[in-house]
Amino acid sequence: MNRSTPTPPTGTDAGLAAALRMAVGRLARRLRAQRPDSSLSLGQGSVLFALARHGKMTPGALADHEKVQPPSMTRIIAALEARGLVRRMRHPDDGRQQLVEITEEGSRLVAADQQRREAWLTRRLAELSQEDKEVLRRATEILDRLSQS
Amino acid sequence: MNRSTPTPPTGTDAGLAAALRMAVGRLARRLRAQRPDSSLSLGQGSVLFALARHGKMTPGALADHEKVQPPSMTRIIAALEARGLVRRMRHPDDGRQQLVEITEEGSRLVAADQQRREAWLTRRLAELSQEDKEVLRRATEILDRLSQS
DNA sequence: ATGACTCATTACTTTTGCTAACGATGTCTC
DNA sequence: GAGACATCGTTAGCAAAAGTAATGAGTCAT
Repeated sequence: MNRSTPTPPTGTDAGLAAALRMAVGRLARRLRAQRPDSSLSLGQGSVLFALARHGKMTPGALADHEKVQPPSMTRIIAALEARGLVRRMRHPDDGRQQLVEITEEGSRLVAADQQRREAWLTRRLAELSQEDKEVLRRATEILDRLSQS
Repeated sequence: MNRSTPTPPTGTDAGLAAALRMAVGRLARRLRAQRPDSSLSLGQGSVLFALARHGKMTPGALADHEKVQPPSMTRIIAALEARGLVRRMRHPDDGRQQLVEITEEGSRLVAADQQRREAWLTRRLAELSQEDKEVLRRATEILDRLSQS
């Protein structure tokens, strides 16, 4: 029953919450450590990826999407813009807002960096059974839902 | 308010890796924000919980277990010790090492704090279907395995 | 007994997020 | 239309958490 891995009692919602929280924290740290120097931070990558997927978005929408406060998003966008990966435009209808758009170079980086950035995790995933990966695929959706709620 | 759910293409290992990485990052941020002031940090809680489960451990083993560098673990242990939740002992066989042990008060806090600490996540989990929770239960184990490998 | 290695710690830096306050723009009411 | 109010993004200042490099104490093989 008890492996070397920490396996809290997941029988109750609270127990599952404890175990999940720790697992998520550890994996987040691990992923951060795995990040190559030349690459983007977790937050930057997440935003760039969102832009690649969803097209233009306002900073506010991005902040909402990423569950960070607007000032944090300002910083992330500024970093991306400084590297030429993202471009700002005035919102056509509302002068207060802006639209952030991924640049050509940003798109290339997303594509090229994808493999490098997720290399470690991808390798790990490749070692899993098809069944385990299916569990993670479904869990990812659930986790996203949790974060949004 | 919430736009389209961020659902990267999870068909490939790399796509799943990207989606999982972002989901984990977001949830980690969300959990961090949800933490009450009077309580332990994520790292502290995780360490205390590990000690409650595994008994005495050396700082190095804890750092390894938590995927943190030794100095970070030193800080976490110091914080826990300052609050009387943890006690240090000399290693019987090796003077370089120490053994960290949870105190009575630490154990009490683990038990009492558990519910408060995971309150938000527990609430969210309670809203999920039994099937979703089962997915997360299995995913938690897989995530732990990933972090360790 | 000494030189290399290991473990934990200290000192310093980096990363990353937060809150509060501000300026610019839009909206609403009279 | 003009002034009050709200909204959006930014700036400024701060705090938490983790990383790297260097230090000190202890162990072990030769």
